[in-house]
Parts: sequence; C-alpha cells; structure tokens
Amino acid sequence: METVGRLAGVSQVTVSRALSDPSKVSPATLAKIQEAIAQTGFVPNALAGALASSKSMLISALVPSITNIVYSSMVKAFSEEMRREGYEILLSETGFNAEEEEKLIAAHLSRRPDAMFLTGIHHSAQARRMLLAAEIPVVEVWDITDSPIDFCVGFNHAETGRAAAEYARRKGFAQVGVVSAGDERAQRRGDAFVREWERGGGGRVYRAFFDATATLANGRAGLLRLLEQGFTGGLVHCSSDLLAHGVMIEARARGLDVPGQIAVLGFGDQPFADAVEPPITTVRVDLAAFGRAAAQAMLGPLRGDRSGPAIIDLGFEIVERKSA
Amino acid sequence: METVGRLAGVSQVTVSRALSDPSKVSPATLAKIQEAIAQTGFVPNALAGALASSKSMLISALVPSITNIVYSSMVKAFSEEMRREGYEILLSETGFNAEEEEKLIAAHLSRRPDAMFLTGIHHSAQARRMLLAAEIPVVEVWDITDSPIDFCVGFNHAETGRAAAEYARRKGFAQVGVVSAGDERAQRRGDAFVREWERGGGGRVYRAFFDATATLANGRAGLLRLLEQGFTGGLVHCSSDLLAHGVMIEARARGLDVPGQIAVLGFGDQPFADAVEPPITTVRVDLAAFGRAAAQAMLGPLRGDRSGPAIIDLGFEIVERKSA
DNA sequence: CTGTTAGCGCCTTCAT
DNA sequence: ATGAAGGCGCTAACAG
Repeated sequence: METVGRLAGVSQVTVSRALSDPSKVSPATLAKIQEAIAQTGFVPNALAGALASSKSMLISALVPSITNIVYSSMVKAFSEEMRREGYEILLSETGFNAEEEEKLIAAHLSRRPDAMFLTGIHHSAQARRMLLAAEIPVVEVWDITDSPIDFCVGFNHAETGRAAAEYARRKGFAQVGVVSAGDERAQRRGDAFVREWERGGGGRVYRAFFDATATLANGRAGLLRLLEQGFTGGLVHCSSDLLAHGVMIEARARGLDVPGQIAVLGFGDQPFADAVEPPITTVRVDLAAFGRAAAQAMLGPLRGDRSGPAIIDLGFEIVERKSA
Repeated sequence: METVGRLAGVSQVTVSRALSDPSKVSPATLAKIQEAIAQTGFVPNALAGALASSKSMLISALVPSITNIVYSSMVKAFSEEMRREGYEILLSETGFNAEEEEKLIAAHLSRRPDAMFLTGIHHSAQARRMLLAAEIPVVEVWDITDSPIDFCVGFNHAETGRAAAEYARRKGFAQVGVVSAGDERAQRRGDAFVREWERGGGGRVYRAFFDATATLANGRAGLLRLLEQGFTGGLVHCSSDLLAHGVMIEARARGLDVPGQIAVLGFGDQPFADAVEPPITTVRVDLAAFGRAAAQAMLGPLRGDRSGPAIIDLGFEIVERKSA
C-alpha cells in the first residue's frame, strides 16, 4: 500500500480507505490510486487486514465427508449465500469422527474464523469449550436439538422413521425390512422406524446394517441379507436413496417385482430418485434450504442482530412415487 | 502468548518457540508453558503467525463444482495428503466459469496461500498474470498441457475418446451414438470419439448434447434423442457413468436389451458403475491418484525442491464389463 | 477529504 | 536455553 500510495501521490492510509470504502476518498485521488494499483498489480494482504481489524471474513465449515452429496449440497448452498456477503469458506472433512472434529475445530479456530458451520449436534466436551471460548456464531446443521451451541438447522431424524413406519402400515404391508448405513443419524432413522412398526403390532422387522458408507453395492447386499433372514417380500426402509436403488437393482436381478414383491422407501430425494425405474418413494429434505438457513442464521449475529430463532426445524416430507 | 508466558514465568518468545519447535525449549519450561496453555485455553493466532513468517500454511483450491463427485474425490485425496503436512484448504467453486475463477483467484490470493490447486488448464490471461506474480506453486489438475503454469496432473481427454472409438470398432458395432454433458472436457472426449469413428469409415454418429450437467435424467433423455434421430441400436458413448446409467435405464424402460441392442460405454468408473445391472463398461481414471499427485507436486517446491516433473500424465484405462 | 500515530499477535534476528 | 527489539501489512482512532 505504501508503494501504491507513493505512485498515486498519497499516503498509505488513503490507499487503504480507497479499497475498503471508496466513498471516503475523493474521485480524483481514487482514480489515481486505481491506476497505481493496476500498474503495480497490487493484491491487498487479507491476513494483515484481518489481524488489524479482527474480522477475517473467513467462515469455517466442517462436514463428515465432502464426497457425500448430502453434505456437499448443503455446503454449496451455504457457501453461495456467504460468498455473496464477502465471506470465504475454510472447509474440512471430519470423516464422521469426533476426535478428528475436535482437532479440526482447534486448527480452524486458530485462523480466527468469523463463524463456524458444523454438521450434527454431537461434539466433544473440549470442542464445545473451545467453541464457546471463541465467541463466534456457531451453526449446527443436519440435526435438531433443544440445546444448540448457538443455532441449529435441520429436522427430526427419528420422526422420519416414525412417519415411514406409518406409511408402511397405511399401505398395508405385512412384512418390513430396514437397510441402513453406519452414520449415527441413519441408524436413528432406522431405529425409530422399527420402534414405531413394533409399537403398532407389526411384528418382526428384518434388518441389514452396514458399518460403512451407503453405496449401491451395499444396497444390493442389504436385500440379500434380508432375504437370507427369511424376508419374503414387503417394504424395505433404506437410510438413503442410494441404498434404496441398490435394493431395487438386486430385486430385479433376482426376478422380484418392484414394488409388487419388494417395495422400497428411500431417503434424501436425491436427483436420481425420480429418474430411475420405478421412481423411488422417498423422504425429501431440502438440502439447499438447510445451507441457506444456516447462512441466514449466522449472518444475523455477524451483523449484530441477535434476534433470530435458535432452533430452525425445516422438516421433511414423504414423496410418494412408484417404488412403494 | 504474553499472558501465557507470564503465567509460566517466561517471555512471549519462549512460548512461541515452545509451540513451533518444542526442542528449542528446556523440558521444565515446556511443561510449565503447556500447563499455562491448558489453564488459559490459549489458541494461537495463525493470522498473526502467517503475517510474521509469510507462510500461511493455507492452500487455495478451486473446482468447478463441489457436488460433482469427480472433483470432490480429487480434492478429498488432495486435502488428506496436504493436511498430513499441516496445510489447510480454502475451497471454492467456480461453476465452470472463467470469469468467476478469475475473481476467486484474486480473492484467494489476498489470503496469501502457500500454493494453489486449479481444475483444468484454461484460465483467463489476467488470472495467469496474478498467479505468476504471486510466485507460489500452482498445480492444474484433471487435464494435460505442454505449457502448465507450474505443474499439471491429469490425462489426455481426447485420447479417451479415440480409445473408445477403437473399442467400438473392435467390437464390431455398426452404429454408434454419443451422449455428452456441457463440460468442455466432456465435449472434447465426445468430439475425439466422433472424429476417430469417422476417420475409420464408421459412418454417421448420432449425437445428443446437453448444455447442462450430467444427470440420470439427461442420460434417459439422451437415448431418446438418439432414437428420434434414427439410431436403431449399437454403442452409445457417454461422457459420464451417470449418463451411461441413464441410457441403460431408458433402454430397459423401452424394452431394449442392454447390451444386446443398446451397448453403453461410460466414463469415470464411479463406485456404482460395477454395481448396476449390467455392470458398466467404462473409462477408468484414478481420481484419488490425481489428488495425491497434485499434493506431491506442490510439496516439492514447498520444501524447496524444484526437481520434480512439471507434466504428470496418469493415463486412463478402459474397463470392460457387461454393458458394452 | 487526508495524514499521523498506534497497535493487531506473532516470528526473526541478534544478543546474552 | 532464553530475552529484547523490530517489523510483517493493514485498520482504527484521532487530528487537521
């Protein structure tokens, strides 16, 4: 800035002002400064700016996995919203691991982000302590709790399982199965489905649980397991559309009709859900809305407005298509 | 650090040393300092550190889309590798837009990253200028050029199209079609396929081009378009596995046998490719390897070693399965 | 509208 | 092994 200022015949501060608030500088000097910037190829040092102003314009975001479309969709919508306000996103992957999350929180906090986007509501005690001490807005996305750190944006996972069980009952299925992946929230949905089904006197629930991530191959293997357990047909509740699709493929490969013999209920309403044959009946959650709501929630305090709601339940909806 | 130091009975510098290189501090004082840190909940300010040392330990990464598994897979592998060395990733989405990329490069550069990960080899002149002026290692991933800014890691896109056309010829298909999405590199693969097919005297190529991103629905619509043009059966070259899968679903929905009447060749070898029915014959590229190679390439100069190769062609391979 | 003076919190260099 | 001084590049007051 010093150099640019000399070239434009002004002091360093004036250059700073020209960049941060052009209206504070006369049009004539502004022009000279802009020319000097163009000539020198000057790029302001945001680190120094952040240090001096204690506003980094950096937002920290932690997701379990960036290759999982569920999380990347939320982050995408969130980023777009925040970038419009001039913020940049520091993104890392926790791998569904609380210890890893704790380390990442410490690492991110050392860069003095202005706010933090976290996935889920379970964090280590030490993590919560650091977050509280940092005194920045924290938004927990993809789940709901009565006691968020600052804000939470999501839906009730157990409720989706209950709704699915009701749906299965209403449709008159005699047998039901559950195929779910290792994610804690996925399990919670499956467990709630089982409880509600049993509560209604529905009898045994066939189950296939995978310790790993949801894949088509696991969906196929999942149906196989149910069949081996004696499942002869009915509705299969899956913790994701990908698993649901896998179940459908395996059913067809074995000559079982979908939904005639094997009906499938997915989760997520991912883009492919209504493009496959038959289109998948699924639990829809609006991922982009979660991202946008998270952005709006943190922008409140970031602008000094602490009046927004702390708990934002965006709900879900069962979309009935052909598969169940 | 001042405060921590006072608590531990040492000066601020000693605290700094204890954190950056514990071996430079005596075990006794180190213990005292660590206790003081635990008591105060001190979190070092990486901004100040970066400003003073001009090493931000920050890597800038720009991808067209974070929800696209192709890019997120590369970034995932890249991040893991860089994080092991203590670097953090500033990630943004360009939306396949060169202007947007230019703006993002400027924004990222102002945070003084130690290196930059870029997708593709086409950047605006102004972007190249800024990158050169920044004097940091730049790695361009997912494509190959003779004149990278610093390094490029990828494969020859046109070559995959040629190889696919040869494959189609070898298998004796009489008619071929191409379904491709809007990405410039996807088009390049499709164009090369068409040229090679025509060069070999293969006759007309039926084509369906989508201006948008690759989806299952577009795959289905793509086959429809080919059929409308008079395509009666043969091999369909798709610019992604997702499109290929869509073509397969549409074929089945119309009672066309895959691969008997409609054979399908995908691209990417995504995890689902061998889990669908029939498993998809596809062009495999090792996304994780690209990410790792990109990390290794930039870690060279970051450690002061300028001896590594500038152009890293990791190639591809056609994986023959049942769909073609 | 513009300049002056102090830091922001840390690292680097040079002493001790 | 530890400390003192200076500065990284910028912003925040406060003057004029």
